[in-house]
Amino acid sequence: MSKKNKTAISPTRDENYPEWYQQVIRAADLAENAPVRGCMIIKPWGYALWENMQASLDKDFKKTGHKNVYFPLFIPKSYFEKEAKHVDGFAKECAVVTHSRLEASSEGGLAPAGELDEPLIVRPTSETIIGEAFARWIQSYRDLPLLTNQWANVVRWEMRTRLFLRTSEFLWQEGHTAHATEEEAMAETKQMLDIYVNFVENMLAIPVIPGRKTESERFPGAEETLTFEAMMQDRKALQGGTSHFLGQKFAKASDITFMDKDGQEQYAWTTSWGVTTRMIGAMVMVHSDDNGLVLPPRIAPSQIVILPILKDDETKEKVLEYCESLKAELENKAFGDGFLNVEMDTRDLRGGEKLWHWIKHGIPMFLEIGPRDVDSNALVVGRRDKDPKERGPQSREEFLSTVVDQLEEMQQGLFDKAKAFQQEHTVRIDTKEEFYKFFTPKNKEKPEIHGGFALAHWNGSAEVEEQIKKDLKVTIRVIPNNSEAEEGKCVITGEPSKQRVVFAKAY
RNA sequence: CGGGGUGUAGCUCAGCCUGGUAGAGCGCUGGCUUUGGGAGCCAGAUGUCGCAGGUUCGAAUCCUGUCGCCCCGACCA
Repeated sequence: MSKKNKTAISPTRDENYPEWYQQVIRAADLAENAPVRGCMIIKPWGYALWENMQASLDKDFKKTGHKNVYFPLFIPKSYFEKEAKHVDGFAKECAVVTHSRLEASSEGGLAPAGELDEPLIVRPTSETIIGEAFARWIQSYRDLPLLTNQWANVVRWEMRTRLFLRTSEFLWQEGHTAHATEEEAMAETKQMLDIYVNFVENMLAIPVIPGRKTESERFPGAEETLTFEAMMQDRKALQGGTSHFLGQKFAKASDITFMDKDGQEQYAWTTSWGVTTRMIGAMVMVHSDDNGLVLPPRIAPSQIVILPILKDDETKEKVLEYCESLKAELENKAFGDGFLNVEMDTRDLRGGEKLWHWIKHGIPMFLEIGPRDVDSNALVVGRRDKDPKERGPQSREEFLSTVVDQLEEMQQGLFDKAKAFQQEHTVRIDTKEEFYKFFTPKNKEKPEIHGGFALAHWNGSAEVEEQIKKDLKVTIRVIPNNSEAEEGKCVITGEPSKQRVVFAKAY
């Protein structure tokens, strides 16, 4: 029974990162593939994470004056055709509804019937249909700014899908706002990015690099796309969310106009911004280890699980009683915006099996309590951010007085660890040779984990972006906000550049 | 849509080449023994072998067609 080197998840991250990711999700019961191609079934433990994300972000949105709305799933094709670049960007991945009923077919079974006059597009995003409403709602500068958000599902018919990271249907929020001036709309775009970055760093403990996208990576139809990028444990980049300054493009497409103070009719300035269930995938890939999911305490559905050790009928009752009272005390402790959530697992399973179940589910803290602990008024505490072997006894009193601090320390620890990893694999590169070497695996047949973020100078041309994408599958992930002005030479062409940008392979 | 692969128990797969009517491991159910690091033994349940034709006395196995899925490319939160 040598479990010393055995990991709960196989393969390990080093052996096969993509497969490891799938196995972590499966072992943690977050989600599974649905019978419908490219779609997922989100299971209770996974959906609870999404609910916690929703609750946190929704509060931030409301605090900054946004109101929730709901628009239809279906968008008339004619609406969608209004903005040319938008069409270019999304047309290839739209699901289209063309019929309104089913009839018995001659081959048996059912066949679509009742063809619609105008096909309906299942929304890949809602700019166009919300624009139509904004045009009616907005008449005067007094109607501005108009600040809305909706929680919804969208469909983008993807070729290749992976649970949470890319699915044909996914859940998200999309904010849509309209403003009287360019400055105000730009300020909104930036504010929402700040809210996202703050959320992701503080709640999900994922360090990110905020900035803006290059023209080729922008949202179809946007004038500016702000974004934040995070580094996964395979050193690839994952775009977390985006905030778009749409200029007056969509206002012109949907005819969103208003009368300004001087009685002049003007086009409004609009923004849109969103984050998706992809955040769950990011969290899995940033924090989890070879024993399964690791959840930051603030976003975990429950922070603590109590595992009573029920040896015999004699002691069973007193152990359970002790655990119940401990649970009640813990649930009275303030944590985050509410109170601690505590699970109690009294299933009739062997202790080891039960413990590993919760380790794989990523619960931040687990308490093993048996008759010995009850007698000494103590408990055995284990933390998910440490080796399972390291767990040890604490007195009940000591534990209760430090538990919240311990969880906060864990939250911060996960962030610090991820930040250190990101910094360790972020390098400044100044020659083309070094750049190509950085992004080329040693073993081409079975690429090892390699590369990372390269901070390099860029001449600003789309040709260079295309070349490195073709040669190395590397893209410019973000032009960082905090990157200091620095004279340099484009790492590919040698042409002058004023700032370093982040190059990486991406999800 | 191009190239490759695959479909057998809830899951992972063997069996196919060389036809004889279905297997393993895991999981599940029950019993006994265990229990502070993923238990052991025993007993059980579970399948129109993706679908439709064909060859044959007989097809999971051979042939034809068809559908689904997976991997690699182009596209993407």
